[in-house]
Amino acid sequence: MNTKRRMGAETAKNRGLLIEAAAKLMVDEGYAAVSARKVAEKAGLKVQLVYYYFKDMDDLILAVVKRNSSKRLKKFVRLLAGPDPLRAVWIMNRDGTSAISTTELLALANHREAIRTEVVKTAKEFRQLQIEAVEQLLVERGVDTSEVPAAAVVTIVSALSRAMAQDCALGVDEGYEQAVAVVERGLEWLGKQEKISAESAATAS
Amino acid sequence: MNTKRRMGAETAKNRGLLIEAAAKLMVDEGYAAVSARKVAEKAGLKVQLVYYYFKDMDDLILAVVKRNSSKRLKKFVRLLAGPDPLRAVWIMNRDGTSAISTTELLALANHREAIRTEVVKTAKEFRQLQIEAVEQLLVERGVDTSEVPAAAVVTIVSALSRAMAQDCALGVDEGYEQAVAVVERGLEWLGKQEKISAESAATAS
DNA sequence: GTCTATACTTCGATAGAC
DNA sequence: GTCTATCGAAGTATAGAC
Repeated sequence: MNTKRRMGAETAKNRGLLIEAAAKLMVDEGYAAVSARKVAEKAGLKVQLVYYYFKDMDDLILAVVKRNSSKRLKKFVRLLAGPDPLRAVWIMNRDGTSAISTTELLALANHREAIRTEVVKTAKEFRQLQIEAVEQLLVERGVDTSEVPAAAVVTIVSALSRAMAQDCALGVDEGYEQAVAVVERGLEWLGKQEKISAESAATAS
Repeated sequence: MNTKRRMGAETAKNRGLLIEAAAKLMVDEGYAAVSARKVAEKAGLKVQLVYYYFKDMDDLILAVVKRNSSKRLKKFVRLLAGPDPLRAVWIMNRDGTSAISTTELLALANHREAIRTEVVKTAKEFRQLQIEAVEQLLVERGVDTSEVPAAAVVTIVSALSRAMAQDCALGVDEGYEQAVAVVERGLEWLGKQEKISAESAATAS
C-alpha cells in the first residue's frame, strides 16, 4: 500500500494557495465542489500539485480545517482580551461567511472520521478557553455559578450565535432583529454590572 | 432543450422507495453521497428508474426536502396541541438524526437555489406557526411582549434547540447537560406560571 | 413501468520524465 | 517543484426496446 510519491514542504507558497482556493470553494459551492481539479484551477495551478502537497483530498480538507481554526483562534484571543469575553463568544460567528463555512464543516465532520476528530478537538479547546474567561467574569459580577455555570452560559451563547447566523445567512429573518435585541440586553446586563463594580473599585482605591 | 423522457406518477410505490433511500443516504453519508447510482442501489432498483421518476438529481433532493417537511409538520402540530407550545419548539430538533439531517439540508440550501427557496419557505411557515402559538402563551402568562416579543422567544429557543443538538451529535458535550438544565429551568418557569393560573382558574370556577 | 445500451464528463490517484 | 501521460471508477443523463 506504500506509494512512491514524494511530498512538498508545509511552508511552500503554492501549498498555501491550494488551501486558500479549497477554503473559498467550500464556502462558495459546498464541500462536494472541493475536487482536486477545481481547487487547482482556482489556484491557477496544475492538478498534480494537489497530490504533491497533499496525501489525498481528505488531507487537503484537513489542512483547510486547521487553517480556519488558527485564523479563528487569533481573532478570538484578540476579542477575549477586551472587557467583555461573553460578548466575544456572541460576536465570533456572526458574519455570513463563517456561518456558511461552519455549516459546511459541521456536515463534513458528521460523515468523515478524520475531520470529525479535528473539528471536535479544536471545538473543545475553544470552549475550554471561553469557559475559563466567562467563569472569571461571572464570579466578578457576583453571579451564582452553581445555579448558572459558566459552561452553560458559554454553550448557550455560542449556540445562539451560530444558529442565528445560519438563519440570517439563509434568509430566514423572522424575529431575527428582535431576538438579537433580547440577547444584547442580556449581555448589557453584565456590562452594567461591570460599570457598577468599576465605580465601587474607584471608590475603594 | 426539451427531453423526450417520460415521467412516473407521484403516487408510485418505487418513487417513495427512492425518496426514502435518498433521505437515508443523506443522513448516513452526507449530501455528496446522494448519487443516482447509490440511491438506486440502496432502494434495490436500477439506476434509470431515478430518471424515470425525477427530472434530475435536484428534483430528487427537493422531494426529500418536502417529505421531511411534511413529516416534521405532522410531529409538530401534535406537540403544539399539548399544553406547552414553547417546549414543543425546544423538543422538535433534539434527536441526533434530525440534527444531522438539518445540517445537511442547511449546507445544501446555502449552495443550491431551488433547495434554498423550498427550505426558506417552509422554515418561515413553521416559524409563523410557532410564533402564533407562543404569542398566545406569553400573553396568558402575563409576559410583556413589547419587551420580549414572541418572535424573539421562538427564534432564540429554536436556535438553541438546533445548535445544541448539532454539538451533541458531534460529540462536543462540554457544558451540554448544564445548558440543558438552564434552558429547562427557563421553560419550567412558564410551566409554573401555568399551574398557578390553572389553580386560580379552578378557584374562580 | 422497467430494462439494455450507450455517450459523455468528472473524479481520485499514480508513475516517471524534465 | 512541476510537467505529460494515463488508469479505472463513478457520476449525470438520454434513447429506445420489451
